[in-house]
Amino acid sequence: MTPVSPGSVPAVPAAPAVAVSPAAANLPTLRGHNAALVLDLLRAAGEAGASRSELAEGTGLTPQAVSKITARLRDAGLVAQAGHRPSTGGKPRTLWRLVRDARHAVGLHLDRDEVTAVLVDLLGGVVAAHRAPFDLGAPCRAVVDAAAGAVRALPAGPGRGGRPLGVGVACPGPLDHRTGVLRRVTGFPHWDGHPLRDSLSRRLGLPVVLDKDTNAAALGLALRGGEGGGDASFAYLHLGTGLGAGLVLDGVLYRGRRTGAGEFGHQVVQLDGPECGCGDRGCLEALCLAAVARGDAAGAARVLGTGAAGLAGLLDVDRVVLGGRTVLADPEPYRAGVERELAARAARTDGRAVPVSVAPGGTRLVARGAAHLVLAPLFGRLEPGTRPEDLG
Amino acid sequence: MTPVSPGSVPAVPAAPAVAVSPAAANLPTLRGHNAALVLDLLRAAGEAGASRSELAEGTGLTPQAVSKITARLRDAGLVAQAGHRPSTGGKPRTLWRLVRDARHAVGLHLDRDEVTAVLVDLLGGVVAAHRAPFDLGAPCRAVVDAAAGAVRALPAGPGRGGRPLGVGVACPGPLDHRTGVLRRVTGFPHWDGHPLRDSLSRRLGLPVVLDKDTNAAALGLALRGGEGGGDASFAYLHLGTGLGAGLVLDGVLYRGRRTGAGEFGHQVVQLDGPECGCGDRGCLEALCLAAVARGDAAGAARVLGTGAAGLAGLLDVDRVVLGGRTVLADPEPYRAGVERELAARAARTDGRAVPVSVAPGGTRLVARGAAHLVLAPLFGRLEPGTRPEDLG
DNA sequence: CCACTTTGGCAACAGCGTTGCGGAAGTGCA
DNA sequence: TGCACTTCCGCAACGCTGTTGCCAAAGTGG
Repeated sequence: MTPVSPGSVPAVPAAPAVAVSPAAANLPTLRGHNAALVLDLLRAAGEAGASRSELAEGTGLTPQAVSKITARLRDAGLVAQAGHRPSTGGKPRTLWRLVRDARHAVGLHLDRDEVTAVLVDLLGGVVAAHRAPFDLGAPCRAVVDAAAGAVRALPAGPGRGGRPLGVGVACPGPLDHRTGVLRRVTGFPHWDGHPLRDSLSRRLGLPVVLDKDTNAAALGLALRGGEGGGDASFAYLHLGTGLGAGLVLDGVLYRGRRTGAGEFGHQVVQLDGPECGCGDRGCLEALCLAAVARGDAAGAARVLGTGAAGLAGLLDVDRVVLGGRTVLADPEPYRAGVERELAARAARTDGRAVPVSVAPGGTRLVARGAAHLVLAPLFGRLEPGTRPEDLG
Repeated sequence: MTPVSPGSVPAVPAAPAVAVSPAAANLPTLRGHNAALVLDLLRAAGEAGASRSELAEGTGLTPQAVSKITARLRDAGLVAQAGHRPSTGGKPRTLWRLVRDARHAVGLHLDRDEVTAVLVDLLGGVVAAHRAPFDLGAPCRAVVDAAAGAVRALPAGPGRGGRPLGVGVACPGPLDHRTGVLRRVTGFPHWDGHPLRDSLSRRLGLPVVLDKDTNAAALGLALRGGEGGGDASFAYLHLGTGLGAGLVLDGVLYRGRRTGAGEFGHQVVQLDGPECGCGDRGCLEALCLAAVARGDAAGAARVLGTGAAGLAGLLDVDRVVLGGRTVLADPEPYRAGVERELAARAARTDGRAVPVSVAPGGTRLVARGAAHLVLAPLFGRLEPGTRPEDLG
């Protein structure tokens, strides 16, 4: 809605005022929706580009409508022609592609002990990165300073991109994405109630979007070309200090009303089992971390796989993606163990086994995903934020 | 898309041809979307009605746009004026309400041992009902006959409603909603691969939509005025012959790609626990049904509550609704037991406890929900099917 | 009776995707 | 080399959307 006005008031994306459940649509909405569809197809096509008729086929728009839309996007500098396809007996198709550096976004991953900042272009490619030690347990003021410093350490975006569209911030939950306020971050109770999004937005003079690290990672995976990118629904399971999940359902990041969705680690898999830090007994996380602690990756994977199988049944996901420090340190036993449990479940229900993969992107996965919190709305893949209709 | 052409070819709702991910929008789409918004508000307002400015406020449309839309809907016979609100110092507001019997839909619940058919009006009210013994284990041909007979036993809709918009069919899973084909229904393997939707549609000469009983129930609850109706996300837990769930997430019925979502009973809550019919060990369903069998409702409720707490955390739902024959036979111990577990979880995470309620609607809940499979698209609450733009 | 408030329809309008059509730019055969 | 054919794609006219400006209608309150 509110256009990002460079160099003026820090334009925080308008939180949806009243929950006008599904919003009314008018002509600008329509235009923005279709433009986002076209942009999203071009994003998926990447450097290869796509032709007018392919875009028409993929969106359902008429070729003429695609022509008008691409012309507008060209005038806005977001797309450009990129050669032609070989002729098939007639005039060859003109290819269009996204202009990588037309816009940029910053992704910021605040982890417990380090901060990662990346500058990404429209295609999600990392243009610059910065990593530094960090202490999420320090006083809020110092942490906000350090976070802002990490963003400022990135070079100013080159070319027309200049000023980034905004900053996506990912950090451990619980937190409220809609208000941008942290809750009682596990281990660091002093964050409870701190409006991190607004603090950072004021400090940087840029729009800021806040979300959980697992959600950012899942969003990044949903927008990738490769594995996980083509799946309408998948679960990203993150095993590190704790055990959490990011859910993409029917192509949309699912957060739940209070950004609480994805609390995967505190499902009970062993009634009256060993006590967990949360106060319950027999939680997935407790069993899994205990196995990790005694070096039993296979055992941890079995427990993780049991939880994954339950989740796969409950949500009928197309894929399970594993990530987090513990998994990335030695992925194969986890992948194989979870795969075995999912295959066993498939055999019982005689359905196809849900495929498992290890998250690509390494230690930058979350930071890149955080940048997508800002970029995704351009492509109609996330509700609030900058839409194509704001860019003309 | 395809208008329902009364009295011609059985118009089965067009299955989305190619997965044109999010569909392109044009002016008719826009018009239909906004009309659905207005209809949905009027549906929620019920007999009380709503005024032009209230509709404008609720949808985000301008009052003038609402005027145009209500005029079109009036010409189509879907809405009518219903008095005025008291003046607040100016011209009093004109109230509009849905015309109850402008259209009707049939809901059909095929349970293992009985069939329930209901004829409902636009507001979801039951106009006529029919119930009969039934055997889902009989040969397919006989079952289709019996199902068609139950529909024909309903009186032809009065007034302009005349011919129903379509028939929503709910039955035990697994099945594929998109293709309308049953899979290996537990206990009745001979259904595997039977295109029940198309069989019934040909037999009745009406559009048919097929879904799982739990999904139909959840949809019906989502469209109710009362409890569960106002919640964006909730889980309906159904305890009867088995244990399943229907999920409404962010206001939308979530099915998963292969209509497999909601398999709630086969989550493991007791590693290496007692064997379950599915072949796994320690499933929620096995433990729960065992407790029920030995008359231990409190124990069953505790197990159910453990599963509900896990689900509430994973999906951050706003409410849990309990239903199914076992629960309805004696609701209180189940409600109280599940509530206790959810309260315990809330205390651990210091959040608010997720409220629990028992499904209203009694033995017709599923059949009414099935009718909503046909009605919901009119109100923009379910994707395919008859949209307002087909009615003018 | 009159000033004021509030509702809501009429008419003009900008802008969306659609349709009809024709020129541009290739291929392939004579 | 020339010509018929195929395919792509932009111009122009069009129908229809929600929006805006305006004014009549229908109440209240002094």
